[in-house]
Amino acid sequence: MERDSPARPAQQHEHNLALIMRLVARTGAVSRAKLAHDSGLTKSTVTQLTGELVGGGLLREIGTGPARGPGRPANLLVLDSLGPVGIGLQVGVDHVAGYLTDLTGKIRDRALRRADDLRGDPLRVIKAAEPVLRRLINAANSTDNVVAGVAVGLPGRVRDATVVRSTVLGWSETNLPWLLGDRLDALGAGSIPVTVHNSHHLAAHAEQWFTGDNAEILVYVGGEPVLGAGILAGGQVRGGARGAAGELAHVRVSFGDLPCACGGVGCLDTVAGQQALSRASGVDMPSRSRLVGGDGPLPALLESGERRAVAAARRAAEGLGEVLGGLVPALDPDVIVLGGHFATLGAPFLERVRGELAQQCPELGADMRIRPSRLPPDVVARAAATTVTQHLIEDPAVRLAE
Amino acid sequence: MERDSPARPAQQHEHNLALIMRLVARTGAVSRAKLAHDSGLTKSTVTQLTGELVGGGLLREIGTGPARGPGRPANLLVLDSLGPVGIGLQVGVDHVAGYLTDLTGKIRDRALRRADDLRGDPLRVIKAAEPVLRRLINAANSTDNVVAGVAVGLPGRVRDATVVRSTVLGWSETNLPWLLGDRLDALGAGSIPVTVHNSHHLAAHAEQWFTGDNAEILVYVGGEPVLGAGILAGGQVRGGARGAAGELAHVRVSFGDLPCACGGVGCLDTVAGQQALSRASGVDMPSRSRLVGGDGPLPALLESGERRAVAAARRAAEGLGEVLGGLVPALDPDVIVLGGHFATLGAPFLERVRGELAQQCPELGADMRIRPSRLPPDVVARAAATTVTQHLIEDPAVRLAE
DNA sequence: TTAGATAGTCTAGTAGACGAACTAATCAGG
DNA sequence: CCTGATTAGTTCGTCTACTAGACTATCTAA
Repeated sequence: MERDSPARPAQQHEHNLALIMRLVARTGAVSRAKLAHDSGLTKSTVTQLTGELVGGGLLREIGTGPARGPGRPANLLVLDSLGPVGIGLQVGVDHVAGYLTDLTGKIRDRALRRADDLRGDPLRVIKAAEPVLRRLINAANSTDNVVAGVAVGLPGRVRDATVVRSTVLGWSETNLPWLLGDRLDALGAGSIPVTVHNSHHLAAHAEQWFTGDNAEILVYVGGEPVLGAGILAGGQVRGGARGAAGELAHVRVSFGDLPCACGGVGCLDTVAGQQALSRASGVDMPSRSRLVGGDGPLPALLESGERRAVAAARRAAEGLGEVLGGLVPALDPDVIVLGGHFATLGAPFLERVRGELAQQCPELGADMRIRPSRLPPDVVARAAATTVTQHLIEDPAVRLAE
Repeated sequence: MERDSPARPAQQHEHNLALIMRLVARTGAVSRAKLAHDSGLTKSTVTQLTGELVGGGLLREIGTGPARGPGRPANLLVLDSLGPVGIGLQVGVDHVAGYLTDLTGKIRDRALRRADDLRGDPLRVIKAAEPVLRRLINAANSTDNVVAGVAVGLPGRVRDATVVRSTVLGWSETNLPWLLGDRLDALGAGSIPVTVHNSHHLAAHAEQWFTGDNAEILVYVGGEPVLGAGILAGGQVRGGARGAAGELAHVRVSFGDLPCACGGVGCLDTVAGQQALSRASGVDMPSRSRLVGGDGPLPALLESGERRAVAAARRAAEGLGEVLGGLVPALDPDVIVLGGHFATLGAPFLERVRGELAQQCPELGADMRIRPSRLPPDVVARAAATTVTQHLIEDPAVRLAE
């Protein structure tokens, strides 16, 4: 509930609707009786609330479950897979990936559009997104699911979920929701709300949502297309004053000596970035993203112990460890998740990061939980779609009002 | 309201009581009519709510204000300065400072107890705190203010507001509320709830509370007795998984070459810590804290341009800038506040920190708001006391229930 | 003195949660 | 197959706390 607005019976009701939705999302198929017990509400109130949610197409009754023990068997409730769905788009330099997920979190459809180079005019992205959107909207229509929203993840700064600044894409002050909303209208999808998010921030949320990692403070570091991070504190991404939180690419590394595209020298990106790593290990630089081009030859080279690759990975781990060494004492996170290309570099890479971290801050670093992300490279699209459905779960009242 | 608990009429009521308290705290003397307008509640509800709060000794009517314009003059309400008060203690290596503040935020009394060395046995601190507590409790009694709680700020890790680990004081797993609660009982003060907090975290809150800096993300870096930080995100300090968030003292600085007490080499504390700075500038090392010993000779030396002092300060600024350079891109704060001894080093010091920061991260660092703290060295005690009264304002219902 | 304006109280009405009594459906035992 | 025990879910009357609008109170200005 809004802190500075008055609480009325209606707000009370909204809170309890959301509480029921969250419990069903967490528990899966569940009876009203259990909901009453878990929520602390009475059976009669739960009957009332679930009635509204079922009527609003957010919950569904799936009949009586198998009776174990005496007593009337329960009428189980689940999140309605026929209810509203969310579309998520992941915009990269060379691709647009899309996910369609329903309330239960199930992936209903996926789509991928490759492209040579989407930088420059935002209309290129809009154009590449069009077939993806068309397919996902058709998929939603074919099962009569209403699309509740479209969320976009992209490499760039986002403020107020609208204004954008992206060095990677070469955009600034781009009102993507406006542009995309127009196109959605043109596709005959009606007026669907569009939001925009930073991809690393979404990837951080993904680690929480899709792996059940209930860390109070979670630091995600990913690498595609540029190195960046998302910090989750209290279950929320902290985007920063300018939406720039997590931009670790250009933090200086003590032993860094290479010039960076940003004009500086020795940025973390020149040591641990995907391109830098490829170049340093003598691999033909794949200009393609991991999503489009696969994991590349680096993991195999590392596995085989190829010398230049190992040295490059070591350097990257030390750089990453050094930067994390400055971050860990400040934030004291529960866990650090390494995603993007870092997740493909294997256990020795992780151990070296941990080693460097332990050297930087022995107390906290030594037993810090550091784990690779096990989520696929297009997880940002899935996370974006999930922001839409998650919002329905957290605030079901707005949907019931239609 | 708790996210996972049901909303009942009682919660609704609690929310609205808190809303009224916050508005009065923000606005000062205010009429019921204006409260109704500002809160969005109706006049009748405000009458009901303020009635309870006045009856519970949290608000007080101060008669009709000067009538400007036609109409019945307003009966103004204020936070009740005769209501519950909070006691805050600031525990340092060589002192215990105490503040007594009332609901309005007014400082009702202060006390300071110097000591040679409070490290080691926690009972030393308890003993040093006793005269301070006695005086503050007497001050509260003399005006019939009830002491609603005692909050303690100390250099160390705090979890769940109870367990403590402090390298500075040489404590570990100390249940200070338990020890102090006993002593309060012995002082005849009855059973007063005691909480414990990290001093840097409190200092960060102080910058928000006492200067009205409504930053979404605020980074406070202080230096006494050890260098440390507090990070405010969304109006709350994020304490970290182990309560260790903000422990920047032992982050490595690239050019650091001195051994540190922690066993490492080149920690920020060896470059920018209070003792390191004194030693490097050739000043007789004051083992006394700034609170007990004053600002020391360093500011004057810097002012006069003394060479070693200037060089030492420059080194400190560069170290601080380097560490902040790793933090700023991760957090994208609205403002960085430099407190403790950093606040005494003058504008050139600040500018050098900014310069280093701008070099580390040109985009964000160049126009980052960096300001010195203007709060006194015993502000941690005041902030601790304020946590008590702030809690009364944020959750008045518990007090009304008595 | 009176009209107009603003402050605050009073009373009836309403939304929504609670609680107890009730219906529903199943198991276990005779 | 009936009966009592057990659990699921609904109905209906009660209670809390906010709303709305009438009403009272107290001021200024004409």
